[in-house]
Amino acid sequence: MSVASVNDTEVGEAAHTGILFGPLPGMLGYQIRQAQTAVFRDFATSVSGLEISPGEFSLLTLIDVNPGASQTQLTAVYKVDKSTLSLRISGLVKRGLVRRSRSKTDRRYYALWLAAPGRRLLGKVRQQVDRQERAMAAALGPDEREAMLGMLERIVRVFES
Amino acid sequence: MSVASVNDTEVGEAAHTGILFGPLPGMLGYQIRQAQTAVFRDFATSVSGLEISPGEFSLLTLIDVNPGASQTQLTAVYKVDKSTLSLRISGLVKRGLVRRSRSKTDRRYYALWLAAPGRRLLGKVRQQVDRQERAMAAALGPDEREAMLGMLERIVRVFES
DNA sequence: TATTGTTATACTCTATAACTATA
DNA sequence: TATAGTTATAGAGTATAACAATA
Repeated sequence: MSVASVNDTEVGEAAHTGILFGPLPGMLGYQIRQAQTAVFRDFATSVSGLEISPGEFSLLTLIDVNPGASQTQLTAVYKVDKSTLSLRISGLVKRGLVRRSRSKTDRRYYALWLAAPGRRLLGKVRQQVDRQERAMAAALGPDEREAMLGMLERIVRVFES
Repeated sequence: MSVASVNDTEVGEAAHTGILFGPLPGMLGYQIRQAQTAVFRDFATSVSGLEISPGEFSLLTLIDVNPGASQTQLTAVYKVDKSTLSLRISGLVKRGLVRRSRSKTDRRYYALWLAAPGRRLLGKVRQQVDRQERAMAAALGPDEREAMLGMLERIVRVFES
């Protein structure tokens, strides 16, 4: 498909119900959304019972890799408002997954760490995420997988300005 | 990157704050989510003032392409609960963007159409979406863009079973 | 009985604004 | 004054369950 044809009113594939998708399947934005929804749905079923969301998995991973980091530092990477992050972290602390203590040098800061149950949970979830990643990798092959990671990063960068 | 390395604890790139991303940047699920967030954010700013969400754009497009379709038919494609779709459609009807009337042959059904203001709005939003698609296409080039659409569709299919 | 659609309700995730405490 | 974090509140988007109307 040429770039120009993005503007055409193409007829998308019909579902088995006879409903047409119109131009949506030819749009990257739409297909990215569909893929993201599929990945989240699979995540939810594969970790059902572990009581964890994709966002919480990211958060636990970031705290694991950055022990001692503060909430404000995390918002630079996990892009939500500090009030939202406060609620998320409070939830993880209440569940015994994360521990925090005020910094000795500047008592405004918290320092965050994974508690042992958090590390255990992260390990279990990581297994499921790795399984999910392998399933996608098998559908693409190593070269396409690597190419796709690069393309997704470039797309993010398109809108950073 | 090999498929096996998905399991490694790779060190992700550091943000300009010194925070590490850990294994996240090497995960398709994570990068798909990042791209989706970036696309939605750009959508929101580019159509700000038009009071429309990405989901409403999809819905208006589907109604445009399938005039006369019922709400139940739409849920086969726009995958939300019928109660959720009822609320969404009610909102579009109240805003004068969509019209509905009971089917003559089976009065349980609604038949949905775009009202004139809905068609006008969809046209404006479509211009912005096309601009967004061209921006992404420019960052990829025609071949990669087409390849990416195919890969995204395959990823959705991985989880359909 | 089954299907279409609505409503009441609740849950999750989010941001804004006002706040406390520390610096 | 400025920064780190919390809380109150509100809005968007979602699903479940009970329901009314129609078949």
